[in-house]
Amino acid sequence: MLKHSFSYFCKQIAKDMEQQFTIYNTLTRKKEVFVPNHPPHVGMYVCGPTVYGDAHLGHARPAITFDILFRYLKQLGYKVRYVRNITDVGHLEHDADDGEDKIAKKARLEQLEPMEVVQFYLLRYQKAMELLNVLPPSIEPHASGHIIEQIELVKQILDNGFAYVSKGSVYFDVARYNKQHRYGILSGRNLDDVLNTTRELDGQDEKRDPADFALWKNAQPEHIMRWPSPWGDGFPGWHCECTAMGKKYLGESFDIHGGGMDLIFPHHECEIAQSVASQGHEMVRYWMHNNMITINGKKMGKSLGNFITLDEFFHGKHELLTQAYTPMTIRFFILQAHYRSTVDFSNEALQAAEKGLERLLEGVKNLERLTPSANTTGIEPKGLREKCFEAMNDDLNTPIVISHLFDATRMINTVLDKKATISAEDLAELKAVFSLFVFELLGLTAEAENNAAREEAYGKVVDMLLEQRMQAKANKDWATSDKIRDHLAALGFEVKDTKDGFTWKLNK
RNA sequence: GGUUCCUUGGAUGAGUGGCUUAGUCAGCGGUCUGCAAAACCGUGUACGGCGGUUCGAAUCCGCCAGGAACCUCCA
Repeated sequence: MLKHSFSYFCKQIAKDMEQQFTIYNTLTRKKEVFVPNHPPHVGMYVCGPTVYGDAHLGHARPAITFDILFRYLKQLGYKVRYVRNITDVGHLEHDADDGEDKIAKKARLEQLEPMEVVQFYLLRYQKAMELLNVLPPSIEPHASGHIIEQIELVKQILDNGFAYVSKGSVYFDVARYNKQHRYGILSGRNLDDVLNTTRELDGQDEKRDPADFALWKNAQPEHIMRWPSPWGDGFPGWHCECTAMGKKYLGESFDIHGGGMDLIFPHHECEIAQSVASQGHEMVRYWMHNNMITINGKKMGKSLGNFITLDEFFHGKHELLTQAYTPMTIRFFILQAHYRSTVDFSNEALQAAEKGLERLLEGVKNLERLTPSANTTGIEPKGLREKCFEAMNDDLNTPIVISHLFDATRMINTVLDKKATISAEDLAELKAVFSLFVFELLGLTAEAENNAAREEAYGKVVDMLLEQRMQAKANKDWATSDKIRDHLAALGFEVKDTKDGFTWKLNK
């Protein structure tokens, strides 16, 4: 009896634990209960895009993943400051030392001001995010707008002895840092491995050690993006912006830092090193990383050139696409997999997501058509809210949330078929849970119909009516013929008979 | 070569020691329907291979096979 009670007790504890919000921390490689630094405030920082090209499906993943986190934290009652940066300087091609700035390169190729490139692609990115119903972050800081803060960061690291100046550039002294701290704590690398596997690259002569990374880069005379600094004209290293802007807007220690898994090394590893070297301690408490979207099993990305842009998805304009997919289909597709799993793109998978979403949204519509009965029979709608929260609390398990919503959809349809009944109370709860999870937390929207497709379909209906009128005329059924024409005319359609058929237009 | 992971039914994709069936798409059978569609009901006996731990493993450990990400910019 005692034993039974004890195990029951343990199970209760375990159950209570499940009710807390847990997230997977890349730093500890474990799910941890989320406890904010300064409740009710939560600070989260997510690596945003480098705006030199159109966003592709891969970019939608972190945006949607952390949008869910943002929405959920707010739902839990936190006041969230969500910072997602815009990288518009400092992100080099090829390697961190000798490559060309991505923005500057695009500007040179297209004969534009760098800021023209930034503005153009930033607006397109924001438009795509809006279509995906990704909420705008609290702050979207530009790296180029925070040069002073980045210079300050570099100065602090220099003052603390973890960096050195070389030919107008400043490099982080990884070996020196690694004596006191651990470089590789996030990615699981140790410095010897990094040294053995770092490629021999051009421009390494400025560095004492191949593993060192640039904090500030000296600008060659032809460089157009340049700022004055204590070390001469130049521009900041890529890793600086996140450390500098994270600190500026979220403080020396903040709760969550997110981004794609491919950023763990070197980007986030370097951020940690910069934080520790500048302020003596880590800045971030929970590191969260979304997995990649793959295509034929390989990561979809710029380097492989195997990406499909979001615009191409929305319009079906890509050789690999058999049709267009709405933004909500894309969102639903991504949410049907857990954010830490890879998800493989295919038309089949997207079509399955499209149908599934349709089914779910149809369920939501049907919810409004239900009439409550005296009591609930034949279905078990109780506990849906708890189950959905439990799934969200388990490291944002959206696929499980969705499966619960599908279970509820089946109940709705069963009641609609009059094979079960639902009480007013249960119906109200069901509506509340659907509204909360489908729309507010998962951020799905009942799709605005594609206008062009709709117009075309409506036009064909008019054609069909006029074909019938032709048939009636052929039969000398003038009553039917005139009826069709008069009704169309009343709706604003001007119908003209021609020698061998008809034309019509809508007078507005 | 190093680091970190993954391998689940026709497709996709949850699940980390028993309670449990994930869910979605496709298929098949049925109910309903003038026909169809939708919906609902039923149906698949899946966990890469081999060995080990255990009363019990898809779930833990080892080995093998295959694959991925990162180690250069990538979400």
